[in-house]
Amino acid sequence: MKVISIGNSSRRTGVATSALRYYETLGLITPNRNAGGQRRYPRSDIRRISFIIAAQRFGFTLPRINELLRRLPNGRTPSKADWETIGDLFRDELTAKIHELARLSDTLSGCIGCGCLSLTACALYNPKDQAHRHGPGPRYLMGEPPKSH
Amino acid sequence: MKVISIGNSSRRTGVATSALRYYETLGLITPNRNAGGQRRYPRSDIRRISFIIAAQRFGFTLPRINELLRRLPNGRTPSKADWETIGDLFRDELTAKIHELARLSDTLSGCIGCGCLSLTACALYNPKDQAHRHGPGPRYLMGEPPKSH
DNA sequence: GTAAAAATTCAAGTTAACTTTAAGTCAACA
DNA sequence: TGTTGACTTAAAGTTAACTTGAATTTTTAC
Repeated sequence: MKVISIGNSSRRTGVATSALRYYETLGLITPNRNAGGQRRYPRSDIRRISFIIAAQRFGFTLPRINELLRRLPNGRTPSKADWETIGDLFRDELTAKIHELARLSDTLSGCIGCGCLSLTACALYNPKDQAHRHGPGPRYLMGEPPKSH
Repeated sequence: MKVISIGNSSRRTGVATSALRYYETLGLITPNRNAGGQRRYPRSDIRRISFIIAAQRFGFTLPRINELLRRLPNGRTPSKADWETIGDLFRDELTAKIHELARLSDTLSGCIGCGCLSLTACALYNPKDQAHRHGPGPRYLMGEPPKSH
């Protein structure tokens, strides 16, 4: 059993068949067809689909996920190293997101070191180090300067 | 300047006035009104809004964010400890999401320790420890057992 | 005091990411 | 060989999260 029908692909990934067809219209997956015109998914497509739902749960859009997946080789079944490259990109982007939000939070709340959202984001990124380190960088770019509270 | 107009709130947070009104219909924020019926946002609402956009960027829905925000005190301006409680919930849920996805990935790809998505998710959660530790737990719950690749 | 800028509500329109429906075709098995 | 279930396309419908537009009122600046 080397290729998989759309129904079985749906059952394995938990993604509805209608969603799999929709992903295909966006170019996220491009399954083969059998003699009767039915979709046949190679094993590597199952992994693509699980990557799609993973990235989606962290707020990545389908067009952005598509860009990430374009890094995978055409034709050839992706190797471990191929997936690691994508994984690195994914992780880097998520990390950047966390840092951007920590900075945004500092900026918007007009407050550094008060333990609110900034601390949350930094603790998420580096859960081992919850000590109150306050490095250099912009303190507030908009809004009012922090007051005591 | 203790309370802030909708236009200034929008400029400070980067969230459109139409979005702020929409959040209000969902109960995410409940600004006061002045004598003429215009919205006046207290300082603590600016922080609520920045929390909303932060959580959204990680794929949280507005109803879910609303549930988190309901933990903040009514009437009283939220304290540092209040925000820390919410921050902990936020971080815990994100961590749970990462773990669930790592498990889902292991399950769906029918593969553990191959360095693909599972490693990505775990590395994100604990970037300092990228060593290949493979703890106990379910190996595959659906799909086919892993093959050598 | 007046004009412009900013606010108000309500309803309808938009976009992403799908799902549903309709009308059929293909595949598996008794 | 029939019939049931899984599949096909194409088009229209749905939901979340907003945005836009219209008509009106309030606030700000001179």
